[in-house]
Amino acid sequence: MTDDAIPRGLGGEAIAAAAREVFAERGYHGASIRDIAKRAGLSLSAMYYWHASKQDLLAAMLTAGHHEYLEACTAALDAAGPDPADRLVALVRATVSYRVRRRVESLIAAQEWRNLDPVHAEPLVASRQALTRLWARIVEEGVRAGAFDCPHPEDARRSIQAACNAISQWYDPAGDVSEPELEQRYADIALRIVEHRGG
Amino acid sequence: MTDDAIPRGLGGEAIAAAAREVFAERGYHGASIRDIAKRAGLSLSAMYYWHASKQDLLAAMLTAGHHEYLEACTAALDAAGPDPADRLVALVRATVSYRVRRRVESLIAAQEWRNLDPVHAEPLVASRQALTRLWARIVEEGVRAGAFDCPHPEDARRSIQAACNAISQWYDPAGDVSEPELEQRYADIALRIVEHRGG
Amino acid sequence: MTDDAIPRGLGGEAIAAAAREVFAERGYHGASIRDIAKRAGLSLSAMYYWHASKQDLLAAMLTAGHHEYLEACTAALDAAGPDPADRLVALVRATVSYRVRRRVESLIAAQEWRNLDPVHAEPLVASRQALTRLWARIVEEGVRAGAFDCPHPEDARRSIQAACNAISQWYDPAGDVSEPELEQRYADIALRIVEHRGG
Amino acid sequence: MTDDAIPRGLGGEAIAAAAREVFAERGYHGASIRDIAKRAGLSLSAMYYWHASKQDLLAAMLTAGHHEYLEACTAALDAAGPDPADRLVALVRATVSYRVRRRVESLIAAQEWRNLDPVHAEPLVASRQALTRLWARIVEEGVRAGAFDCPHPEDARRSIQAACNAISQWYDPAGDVSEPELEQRYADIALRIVEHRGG
DNA sequence: CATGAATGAGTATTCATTCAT
DNA sequence: TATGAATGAATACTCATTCAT
Repeated sequence: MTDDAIPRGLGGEAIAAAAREVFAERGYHGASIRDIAKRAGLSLSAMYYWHASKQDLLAAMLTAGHHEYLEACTAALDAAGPDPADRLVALVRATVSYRVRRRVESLIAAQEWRNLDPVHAEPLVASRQALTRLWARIVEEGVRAGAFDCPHPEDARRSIQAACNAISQWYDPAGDVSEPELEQRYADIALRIVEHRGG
Repeated sequence: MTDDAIPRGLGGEAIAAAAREVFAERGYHGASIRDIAKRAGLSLSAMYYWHASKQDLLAAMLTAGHHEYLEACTAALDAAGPDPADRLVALVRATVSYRVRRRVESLIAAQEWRNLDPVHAEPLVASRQALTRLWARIVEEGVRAGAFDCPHPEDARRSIQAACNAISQWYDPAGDVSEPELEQRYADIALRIVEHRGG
Repeated sequence: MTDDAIPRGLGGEAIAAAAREVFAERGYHGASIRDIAKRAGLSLSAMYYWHASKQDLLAAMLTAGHHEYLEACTAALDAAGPDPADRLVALVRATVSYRVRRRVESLIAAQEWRNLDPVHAEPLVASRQALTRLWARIVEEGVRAGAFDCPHPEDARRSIQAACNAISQWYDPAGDVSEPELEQRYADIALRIVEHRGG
Repeated sequence: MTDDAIPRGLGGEAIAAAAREVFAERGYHGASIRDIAKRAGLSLSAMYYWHASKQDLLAAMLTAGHHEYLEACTAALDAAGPDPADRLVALVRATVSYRVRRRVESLIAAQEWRNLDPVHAEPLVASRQALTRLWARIVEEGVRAGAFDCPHPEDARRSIQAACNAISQWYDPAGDVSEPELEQRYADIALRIVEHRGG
């Protein structure tokens, strides 16, 4: 009945959309399942057909979002060559793109992560750590290869990720910066942070 | 021979400390006033002697924290000379220092800000925006003076702040990076982000 | 072989009956929703399925009672002819009858009216005032027609209504005065108050 | 420390006045001792110097009011001669006068009587019943003496009292009916209710 | 006479969840 | 698939009252 991913079907989609909105507006604890059901145009009990619990609903959202981001990252890396700078830029672009495209999900993921109970969180935590190690390895390789002049790779990596992640907090889709332009800007910032010696 | 009862008249501080802990652990909505009172070693109603509401408690915390940070920033700027790079570094150091010294308050401020109702939030929002403009002006002046080679000052500023603010999420006081060393590292990162042409 | 559990779906009526009793015994503020739920044999939260709030519960009671009384009055007037004395007697009889039949509701209406918040009270106030004007018009017409010798019609009207309304305060259903007899007595009193010149 | 009557002295008077207002506005249960203290301009604890409990405060008010009314009634009867009509009129005038002069206290007495716990209520109940018997005896004597043509003396008495008591519900001190005029009107109404055969 | 600080029981209300249909 | 009805535990908050000073 409940699955890791958000279930497809009319009710399921409506619930997913409503949950996204309400979690974003009020946070996990501030959101009530009644509000979500009302927003979705369904009865309270219908919710429980699609999701076993409020936790399950949150977990489904975070899992779906995480997997989408993960795929975007691996696709970007597959398309990039072996050059560390290219690979770092690929990750930055994928991240910026996701933070812009999935602004709301990104904010929820950033804020409500800690409200996942261990059972639901565990599979995500592992995957997330793997992703972090991937970022770290790319920076380290760039340093080792002499492409980056970076005394503290771990802080550089953290700074780059923080800058990219923050985008969903302030980005205004109606603003005048296009998404590709934004990718370019943050790619440049990332390369400056690692002090890339461009060829 | 310490006494675990709260001495009469000191309830206010016990509550503030307890609230800090519990808000940090569970978030504003996840924290119950009962929990906070219990942690403070006081009765539920003692809470309401010191604070008119849960909102008021949160507002008091955020306000106190904000003012402390604000003062640290202005003190740092007063001590710095007129050079834009010096001023930017002063702000970065003050921020890193505060994020490390007041890790918990910083996390709460970052996460629970939105749970402040407008009445309590308004005075803080104004002060916060002023601070942001201060950061922005420093970066812009550096660019105008030719000290920073920075095509997108606004994104640079946002990246620097995001990197500094993220510190409270991962910093481990028991780790092996000293606070002054961390200040130095993030000052360097900031100067790289704005592409400072050092002397 | 009666079952003391409330059958599913009939909770609304059980609550209404319990509320009537408890409001009557302790007054609106003195009555706790817990008491009402317990008396109804339902859980506290079942109350909130049927009524949005304690206010709503009170408003529902007062509204239902008011409408029943209103209908009794209009029916009585429709049955009465055009003669002012007949019409006054019709209103008195309808009122006495209602005060006896719905003793408890009458007491609650008299005492708890002011505890209705404006939102709930407004629709009732209008209807109530219309009813008062109806009483007033009948007395005035009797005076104008020379049927009543009544120097201060407004005070007469108030006295009659006060006398009738007070019945629910002292009437004992187990006493030895029948309801029709009581109607007759108060009709006579009313006619004396307006100094009716019988034909 | 607490006495039957409202204590004299600055604090005591302020509390009595504040209690009168707040009880009138919100009813006994709806009024909080905090509100009363605030309105009186005193601290919460000062209240407890003057009155042992909220009950005591209510009891003091009701007792004081009752005694004042009682004295007005006996004074009026003493001044009246032996004629039943004169005596009835004396009681009506005393009652109307009191209901107008002490409008607020009258309303509180009418509504909050039942919130007195038995311990505080008992002495008042006895005195109150004596007063009711006094009214009843006067009407009965009038009937026996042939001065009143009154088939149901008990209902007549109840109607007269109800009419008089209701005055405090609608009387507007700023209105255009003077108090003596009102006394006259209700004396007339009372005499009509008992069908007095005037000389 | 009066206060500031504290309490424990109680308030209305909301919550996630379940059950019978 | 979906619902209307119900629940029990929890929530923020208020209450009358007390105590040390």
